Amino acid sequence: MADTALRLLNEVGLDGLTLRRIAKELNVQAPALYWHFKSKQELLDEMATEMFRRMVPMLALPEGATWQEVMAHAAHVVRRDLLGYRDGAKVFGGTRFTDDFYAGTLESFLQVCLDAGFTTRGAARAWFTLNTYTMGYVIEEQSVYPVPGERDPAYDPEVRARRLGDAPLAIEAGREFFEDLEAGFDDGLRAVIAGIGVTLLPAPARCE
Amino acid sequence: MADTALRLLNEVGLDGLTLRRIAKELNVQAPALYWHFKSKQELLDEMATEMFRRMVPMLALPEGATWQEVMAHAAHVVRRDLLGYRDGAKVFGGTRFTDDFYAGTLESFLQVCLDAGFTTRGAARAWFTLNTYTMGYVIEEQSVYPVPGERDPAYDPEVRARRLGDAPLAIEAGREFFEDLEAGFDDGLRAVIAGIGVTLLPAPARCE
DNA sequence: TTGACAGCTTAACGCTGTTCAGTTCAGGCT
DNA sequence: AGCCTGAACTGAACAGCGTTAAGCTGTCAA
Repeated sequence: MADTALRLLNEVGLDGLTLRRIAKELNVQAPALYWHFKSKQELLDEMATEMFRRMVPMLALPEGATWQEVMAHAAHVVRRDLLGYRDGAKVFGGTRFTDDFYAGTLESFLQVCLDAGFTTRGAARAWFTLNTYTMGYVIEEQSVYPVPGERDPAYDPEVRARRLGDAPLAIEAGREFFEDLEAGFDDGLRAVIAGIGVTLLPAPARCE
Repeated sequence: MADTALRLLNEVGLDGLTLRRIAKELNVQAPALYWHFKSKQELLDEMATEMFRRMVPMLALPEGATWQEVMAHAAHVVRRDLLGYRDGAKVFGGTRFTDDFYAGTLESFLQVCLDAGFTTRGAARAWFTLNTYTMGYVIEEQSVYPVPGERDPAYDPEVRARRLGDAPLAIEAGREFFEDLEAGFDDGLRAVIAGIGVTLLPAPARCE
């Protein structure tokens, strides 16, 4: 049922995802959905949970990887999977999970950090910072490309350049922003991970 | 008019912000709003623009500040101002500006970076990464505290701890996440800025 | 005085999430 | 066989949403 809603999301987008449309997909009348969920928000929560549930297997840590590789891998998986759903980041962002299956994944991520020399606090901050960056990036990304491959005309760099007029750096930066979002993500991610190493990893562990 | 809507936003939240409610506030009937905006989305865009417009004066660079200070200052201003509106980050995120007044601000931010030794590309990536992190963080933050000072009960660390059961690190991390969001932001921000210095600033400039 | 136009109202449309009372149907109990 | 229970669903309805269309009012210029 959350599965059906997720499939439908890719066809119609978040705006088009109405209860009646979902019900139709299930050959059912709209009020029937209220037998399974007490509100649309609860259905959206369940959808977000299902999204994450599908990510978990891919988050499995490559044995013997460094903490940097683990973090980079996790961020890449999250971004790729969020991009796999229309408005994925909006659905995901700020929604609470209805389930606790993720505890194990979080636990082993944190354990990797501890083994690498992080404090518990540092590990927690690292996870949060990493996810925060990834989600923020994908939200921006999906508002530029609401449906993969089709850029919202409002973000066309040339149009933007004409509007901005006398601000050469800002114009050039705009091209940089919207041209290669994949590379942009990697650059930012590299910075975030490096920064985590510098500021959240205690010095002794850094110098081994 | 966007002013009125912004004031109202703090009273009723994004869900409660209907055209009829806004119209009432202006002692006017709902369709009258369509004389000024061609859709509700356009009004929301204008609201986001107005939010940013109000930030700009505060973004003015302290003369003689290092690029790290400039970035930290900018991020703090953006976060504080977004938190100043209920659902501020949701309104702001992924909305396009209706105006180009921000070009100047962006231009001088980039210039500071160039003066510090960044490439144009590096400066652009730095700005994007910084803002992406800040927005992602505040979205998460406002979903924990939908109205400032009142935590959504679903995020209570003790409730969470009970649900999570046998995952001590994850439980401890949860406390870390939701307890002091101010400090959490600063920790992440420090990491992001440090990382920008390490990966986006060419080596020669780093060693001066 | 006339006309244009900005700014608004009133009425209505189709759609939304949601509620409620009633229906259908399978399975276990006596 | 008859009865009850509970799960799953239907049909009708409700208040409220964004939005459109047509028409009214006042102000200012020619």
